[in-house]
Amino acid sequence: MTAAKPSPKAGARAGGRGRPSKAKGLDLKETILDAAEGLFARHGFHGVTTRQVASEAGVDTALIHYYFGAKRELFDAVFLRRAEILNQAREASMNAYVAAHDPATMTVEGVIEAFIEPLLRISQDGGAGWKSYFALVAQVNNTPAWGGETMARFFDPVVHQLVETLKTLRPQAEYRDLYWCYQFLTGSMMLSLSETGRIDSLSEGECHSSDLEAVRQRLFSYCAAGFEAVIAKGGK
Amino acid sequence: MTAAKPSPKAGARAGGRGRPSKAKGLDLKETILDAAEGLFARHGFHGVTTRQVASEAGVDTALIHYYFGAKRELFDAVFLRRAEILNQAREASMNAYVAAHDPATMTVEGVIEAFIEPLLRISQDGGAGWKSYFALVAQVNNTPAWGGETMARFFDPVVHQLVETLKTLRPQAEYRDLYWCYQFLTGSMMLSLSETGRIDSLSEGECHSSDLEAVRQRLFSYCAAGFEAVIAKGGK
DNA sequence: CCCCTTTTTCATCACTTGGTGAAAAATAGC
DNA sequence: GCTATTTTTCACCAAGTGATGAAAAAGGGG
Repeated sequence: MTAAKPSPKAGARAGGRGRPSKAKGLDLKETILDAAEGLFARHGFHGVTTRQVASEAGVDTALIHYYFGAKRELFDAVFLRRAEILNQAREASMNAYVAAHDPATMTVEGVIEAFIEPLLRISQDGGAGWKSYFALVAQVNNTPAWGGETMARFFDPVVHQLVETLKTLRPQAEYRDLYWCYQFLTGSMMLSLSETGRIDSLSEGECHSSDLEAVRQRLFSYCAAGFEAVIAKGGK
Repeated sequence: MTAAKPSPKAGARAGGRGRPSKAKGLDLKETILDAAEGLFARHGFHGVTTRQVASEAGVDTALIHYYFGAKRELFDAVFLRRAEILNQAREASMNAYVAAHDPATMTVEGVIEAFIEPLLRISQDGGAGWKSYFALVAQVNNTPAWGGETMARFFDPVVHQLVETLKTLRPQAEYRDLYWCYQFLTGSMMLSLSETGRIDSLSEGECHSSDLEAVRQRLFSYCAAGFEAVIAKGGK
């Protein structure tokens, strides 16, 4: 059991006497996270070695442990880095939708769009790092061993916000139905965001998994119609 | 490069002079596949060692290589074993639906049910092995590195059958829309079949991911309504 | 320039990995 | 029992694994 973490003190960054200055180290820290993110997204946690990460980042293996400790802690750091940004964007989007509409003009599709749209936008405008990140989340989402726990830890609050908003919009809906529909939604959404290329070969070039605009044009109405159908059918 | 595979001749099973008899070896082969299936499903390809598989199956490590060759070949054998059964069941189900209805009484929901229902039934009645298998497929489905290629190799034909059937049922629908809707459907379906337990904690006990009856009661109408909405919206 | 701290590199450890070749055991026809 | 074949075990390898401790380099403050 390692008593004291060998990583550097949180406050101090670089240079002498504990004063932050050039923050050169931080650049490397981000470089390592970027490299790890891309590799973990492609090959999963166990499919990547710390040496691969170090090589990709152009640093020594030991530096990874210096900054992040064990390999699993590196993975958590990768996962955490963008999770907070993501949650804030989604929360803001849903709050904005609720604020911009009075209850009468709110629609299920509008709420769902407010829930999903931030992810599509970030994936389209955020660069390769975000693409990798979404692929990583999709993989974790389907990992029985520790996926459920990890997803819950990072993403439960915003999901509850979605469910509660839908519940106020459709008071007669059962929570059971809303949770199941959310599961269907998240399965579709994460598979689309992970851009596996499967639809490209399946459709023989008719569709491209990188075409998130096509996803946007279909996923919102698809999910909304699904929700309404399940709610309408009710308990039975 | 290993010129000749060290695995046993396909025809010969056990005992002397190349005559099959007790087929004791086959039992072990299945035992190894079962062990590998469960472990791969939980931890992924790279998260499992051949020694773990051997230990779980109660055999020597070398025996795995004797029967299956390299680790990756073992994985493919695991994947292939049930894929064929699955495809036959789904094909039969869809053919039966088409045969039992004239075009006027066929519905999108009926076709989708014929496509999904066999998986739900097999998962419910097939035992732990099938549960593991579905979790494994879900994981592969979200694996960018070789997931798309693997899924295409094993499952493309039956998907094309679904798309073509829907196309005859809704001739005005664009193939683009059908393929995207299929992607949404498969994301929902695979996540539900993998039973990650996430919905259990998310819903605070209201739903259980093992409750495939609940999935059955909602997924068909959810997807059918989604399809109809996307088709109705058409190209724009 | 000296001192103190942080960052980076180097060499290495203890252990695990997938995989193999040869010996041993089992199996069955004669 | 003998022989030919298949199945199973055993000992082992070369390469790679995550991780570490100590030395070296870099970076200010005085």
